[in-house]
Amino acid sequence: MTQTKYQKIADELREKILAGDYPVDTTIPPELQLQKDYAVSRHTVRQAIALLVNEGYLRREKGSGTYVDDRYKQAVATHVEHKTIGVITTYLSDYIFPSIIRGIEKTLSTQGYSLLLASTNNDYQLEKDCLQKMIDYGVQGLIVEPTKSNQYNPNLASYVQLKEQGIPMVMINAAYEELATPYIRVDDVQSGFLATEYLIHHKHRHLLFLTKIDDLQGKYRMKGFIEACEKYNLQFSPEAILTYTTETRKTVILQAARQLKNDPSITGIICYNDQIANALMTELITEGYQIPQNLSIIGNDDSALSKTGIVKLTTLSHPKEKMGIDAANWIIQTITTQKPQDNIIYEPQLVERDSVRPN
Amino acid sequence: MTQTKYQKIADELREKILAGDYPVDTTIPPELQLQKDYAVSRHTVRQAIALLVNEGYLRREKGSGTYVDDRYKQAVATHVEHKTIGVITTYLSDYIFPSIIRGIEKTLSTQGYSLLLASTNNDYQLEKDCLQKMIDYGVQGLIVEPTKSNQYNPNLASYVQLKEQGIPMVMINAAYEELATPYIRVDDVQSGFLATEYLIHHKHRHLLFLTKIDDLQGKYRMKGFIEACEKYNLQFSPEAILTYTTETRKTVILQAARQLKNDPSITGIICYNDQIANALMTELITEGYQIPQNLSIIGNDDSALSKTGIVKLTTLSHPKEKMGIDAANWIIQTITTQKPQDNIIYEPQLVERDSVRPN
DNA sequence: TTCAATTTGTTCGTATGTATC
DNA sequence: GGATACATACGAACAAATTGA
Repeated sequence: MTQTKYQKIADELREKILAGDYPVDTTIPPELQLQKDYAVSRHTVRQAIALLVNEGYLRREKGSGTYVDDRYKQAVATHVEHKTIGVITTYLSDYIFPSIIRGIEKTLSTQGYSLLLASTNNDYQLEKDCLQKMIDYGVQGLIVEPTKSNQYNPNLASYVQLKEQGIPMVMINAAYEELATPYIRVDDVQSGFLATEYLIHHKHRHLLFLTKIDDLQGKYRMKGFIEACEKYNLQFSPEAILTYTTETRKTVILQAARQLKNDPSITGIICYNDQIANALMTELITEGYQIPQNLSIIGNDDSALSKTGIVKLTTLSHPKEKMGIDAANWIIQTITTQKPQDNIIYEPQLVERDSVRPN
Repeated sequence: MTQTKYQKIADELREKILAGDYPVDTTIPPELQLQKDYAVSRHTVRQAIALLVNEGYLRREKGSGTYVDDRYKQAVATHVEHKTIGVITTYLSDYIFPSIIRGIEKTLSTQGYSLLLASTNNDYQLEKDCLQKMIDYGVQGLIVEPTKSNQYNPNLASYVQLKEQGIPMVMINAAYEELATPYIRVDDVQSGFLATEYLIHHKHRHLLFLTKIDDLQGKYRMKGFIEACEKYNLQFSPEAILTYTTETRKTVILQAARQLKNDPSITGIICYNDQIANALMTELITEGYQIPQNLSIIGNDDSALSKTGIVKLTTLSHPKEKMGIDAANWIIQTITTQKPQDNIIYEPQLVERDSVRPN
């Protein structure tokens, strides 16, 4: 109601343009004419036109006239909010990641979102680059699998920047303990516990625990191992826990084989995941061990790898695709409601196959 | 040199803002002051300010003053060309696709490009949506695995639009014959030929060929099958070729089993790919067939599936990750040189495993 | 709370310059 | 060249919002 004259004139002209009264690339009446039509000063007419020029409806040509333009369409087009979610994982094509990504993609695309994908190869520098790219891009949300979650992460600044810009983020599989970020993950303490308990129930008293220590999953699974040992009054020596990192995952296999030779009383091995379990099993079989007859192995994540080896691995479940679906829905919900959803923790289940000697 | 007064004033003010003389969120001198400073009319001052407001350097507040703003930075930021490549595949997490995508992602990210990912689930409508999203997004290039490449594609209009907008595109695995688009693919005629020839060399005279017919790979592989039969003077009945589509891939297994019962002379089966070969093999083994003792099967694509079954599949090689790397480099090269690169055709090789009876 | 000074916003009027057709 | 149309520039008045005494 408190409309000014020039706004009113601009509105009327805009209406006429949109209605098609003034087609694109034709002139509108000259300033003098409009001045008379609306009974205002020339300056007012010019202000109205300036507004429409700015909005992209008109284009002035000195000496010629004021033409109808359609730049406003472009302006609208580029202003369309690209509904894009960034996804950063450590790896892409290996192991359980394709399933997770599939779940994310499926869910996002049915809700009209796009997926911007990057992987860090478990390398800090790459993680930083990925994050920066995502921020620059203007993604509406981020799903991140943290790189080396158990080590001090030099990219915390980038994560803080995300938070400050109000870009929702959820972490999957693990979460940096230094940051209070929402997460969606498996209860890894429980999975370590269940694996250990299962072996104990299968009469194993001397165990070897092989875990990755640069991410939190490995640390939590180890915690579960220790809890189970305590509950069942199992004593274990420091040598019973072998740790490795992304960089040393190849040598740890030989280390484990040596440890088995040194201590023949060991009859059960709990592995960080199916990948290392599979690699270890292959090595041990070539060295003459019989699995599960004289050695039991248990993996984790119920990946395709647990079914490909010579002996099918007993392992623990991982939601995989469901985790992807949940993560995508979490982000979409958080974007639409503007408040972070609850964390999700999955309880792992034992998947019995052939790598543990039956009772 | 033909600078107007208001432009000159605007330039000076902009300089001072950029130099830090007027920090962000502080006021610049009021109009009256500037009027005196520059010895011009208020109107001229206002024009200069209007210009800078438009550019995002200033922000006016009625009754308060004109403040320095930094919206111009955003304008620059959103104008940064996001180097993004769109990737559309039929499937994401299955089969050989994770490896292809990994190759693409790895290559793109080292060259500073981002990857926008979508999958069509081999569905036209989804393909259309994906394409439109990519176009709207303003990707710099596209890598597409065509959906149902052997059928008339209702989305050709979208592909033509891409071409008109000068967005480089390369197709992988197959290419729509109606469109003269560049492609990177395996020589599928040759792979069909090699598979057939291999069985013939292994004394198989009665063959069954099981192929997917909604994409071109299936058609080409069938062509290779026919060529091999002709070369070695093998007669085959129309029943020797069983075709299926994405929708009928489950029933075709039973169809093939029936066909084997009807014609016990068949001793060799050539499958479209490892996926169908694996499914068929599992079914036939449960029905009592012995592979390779009384039945030989050959797959295609050298996927992980060829190594997971009870019997390891003899198959044909597929570049997978290398295809992804090549596709990414193709697109980057085409973007930088502004002219489409050459097509790439890979020659498949036989990968001998255990599913064909040795001579 | 009120009020006056300050500052930007709107609108009028007028004159001259310059590009296009 | 002349008519037309937009561009620049000056001057003046009042309105509306903000700020601080």
